[in-house]
Amino acid sequence: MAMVSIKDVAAHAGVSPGTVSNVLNRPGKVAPATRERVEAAISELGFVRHGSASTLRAGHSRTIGLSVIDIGNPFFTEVAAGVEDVVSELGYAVILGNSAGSQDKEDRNLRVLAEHRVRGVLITPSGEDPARLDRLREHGISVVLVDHPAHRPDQCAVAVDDVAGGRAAVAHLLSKGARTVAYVTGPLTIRQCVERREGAKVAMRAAGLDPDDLRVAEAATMTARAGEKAAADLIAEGLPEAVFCANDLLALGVLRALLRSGVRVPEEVALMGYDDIDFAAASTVSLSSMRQPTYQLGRIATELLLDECDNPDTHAHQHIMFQPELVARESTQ
Amino acid sequence: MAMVSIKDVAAHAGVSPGTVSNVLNRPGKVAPATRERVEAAISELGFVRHGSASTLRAGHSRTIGLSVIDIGNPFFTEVAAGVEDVVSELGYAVILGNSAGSQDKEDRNLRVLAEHRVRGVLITPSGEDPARLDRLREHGISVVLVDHPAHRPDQCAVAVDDVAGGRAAVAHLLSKGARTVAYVTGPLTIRQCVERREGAKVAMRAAGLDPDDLRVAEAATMTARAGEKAAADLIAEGLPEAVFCANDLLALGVLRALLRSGVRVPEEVALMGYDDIDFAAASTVSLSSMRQPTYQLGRIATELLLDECDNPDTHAHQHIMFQPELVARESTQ
DNA sequence: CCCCCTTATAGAAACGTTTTACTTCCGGCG
DNA sequence: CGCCGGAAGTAAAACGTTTCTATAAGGGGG
Repeated sequence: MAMVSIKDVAAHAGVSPGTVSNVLNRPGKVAPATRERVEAAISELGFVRHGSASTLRAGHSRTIGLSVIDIGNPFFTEVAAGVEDVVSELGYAVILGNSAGSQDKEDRNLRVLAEHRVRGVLITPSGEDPARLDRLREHGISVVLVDHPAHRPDQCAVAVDDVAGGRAAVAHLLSKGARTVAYVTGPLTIRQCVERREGAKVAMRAAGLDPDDLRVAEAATMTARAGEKAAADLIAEGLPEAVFCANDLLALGVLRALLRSGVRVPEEVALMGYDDIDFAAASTVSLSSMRQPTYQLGRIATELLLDECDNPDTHAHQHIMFQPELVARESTQ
Repeated sequence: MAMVSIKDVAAHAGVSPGTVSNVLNRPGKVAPATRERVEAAISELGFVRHGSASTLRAGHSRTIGLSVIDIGNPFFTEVAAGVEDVVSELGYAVILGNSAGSQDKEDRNLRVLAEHRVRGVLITPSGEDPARLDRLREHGISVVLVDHPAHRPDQCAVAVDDVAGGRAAVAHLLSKGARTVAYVTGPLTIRQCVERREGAKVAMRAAGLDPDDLRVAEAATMTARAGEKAAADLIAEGLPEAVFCANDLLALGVLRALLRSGVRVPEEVALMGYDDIDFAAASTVSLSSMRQPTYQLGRIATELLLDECDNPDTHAHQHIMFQPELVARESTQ
């Protein structure tokens, strides 16, 4: 409970508090001899700068917010790893928010971030309401969208083309001979789910099929458990020749349920996931999937955010769109 | 950039700033009519409390730190989910730190947490140096150990018995007929790795084998990739009849490498992981593992931490030790 | 030798909230 | 009828930094 403040350091080093602050923030501005004396005092007394006082006075914090849809999904974990790597060298802190797909929870998290006056926010939004993000911007908090295209021009966003991904995935399934395809998706409030479905329909149309024949099974969450349940429904209603899942977690659940019911994959049903998480390659029947530059998503978004915060004048907003990549494995042999 | 402060709210509602603060923090203390007027002003002006100012004056923040060894490991993700669930209802923020097994990085993260004057810290320490944590305590920051036994009596800790887990795992392998066992582990600076090894040796001794015959392969990280590499080494040096891995990520890597080399699991080599992450059940050959109450670990640790912060006088420090549970699957049939 | 300019440091105000001590107002009790 | 006590609200100080302005010291040129 020492609570040693900048004043104590100043007294101990025989300088003024202002000089200590300069040592901390603009070391170049202070004479080497003085600086050393101050630094000695700092470590002798075990001084740790009070971040809140600093934030209050300086008007900005050394903290960013990261709001994701599901921290249990390795996709977002890898994004977070990218964020962490960029941020930790700078002594920034990351406040993590998990919206769990709920807009209410996301709102609560954003409010917490606003109270903390974070420097900026990286967010994969749960829904399609840009207004809530604009509120943050009104408070002077920069926002960069992750895995989501920009809502507006004066905003950075790093995304992956989900329509193209959905199209490639289903085109691949169709190329393997499937004519009936089911799409197992998470909540259709989630943009990614909607766009991958649109991509799927594009592929069907291109193959001369009726896009409306795409059977859509909407799961409540994007988890393996929900995938199992969705697969049970599919089995009950009659299996299609191919199943495209909105992410790998769903796909792993579907795979488990199918195999448990004695359905052979890919012989009877071909299966595609999305995200290409590490575990996709390791599953019972290795899973074909759409690979995304996940870690890069986190890294680049963070770099854009920090640039926007540090150089508000010269910063050029960017809309980056990656293309996903098909990874074919056993589940679509 | 509105920056509406408590003063603006006070002026707008025709009260003093102190009263607004009371509405915010002790709503019972202010007359209903006044309260309503203030609340109206708050929402009309879009006021958001400045957390740093609050922290500075009040002397404590509404933030906790969470420091884990590897955010990419689903084990820790699930712990984090438990933490998040407890904390988010209270409007607390979680600052996430990923030590990636490096003590330096952990130190940096702890420093950031200290600067932020977090209310408390949940940590799965990377190494065995209690001093760094004592430094936090000197700053009035409570620390609860997660997945680690207490360093000292006046401290909360929530752990799982790793010696028992290692013993049970290897006993299970031996019960399936294996006589030669390899232990694929992460860095032996990590306590869990050491204790699971000790448990493994106990099991060997109990089975009448020489504990020193346990072949130990130490990987640099606890990831699937490192597991693949370790398996390659094992193959080169001659395979044991059973492999016990310090966690499921390593085990999945080992499994992948073995299968790719044409080694049959479990016929030629039996394999056990640890943690029972979701993906263990879904892997090519489903993975036997040691299940831990992961989500509960996070929940309970958080509850202990908050109790310690909120009721420093009545709080009773607890050392909770769970027992892991063997889950046998195909990899040890 | 003096003056001015540069550089280094000191001093003080300000950031937005919480909290303590104090005032005011009422109703009830002695 | 006066006083006391509680309720409701106010005013002002304080939290630990940062940053602005001003001052002091030192050095070089006239």
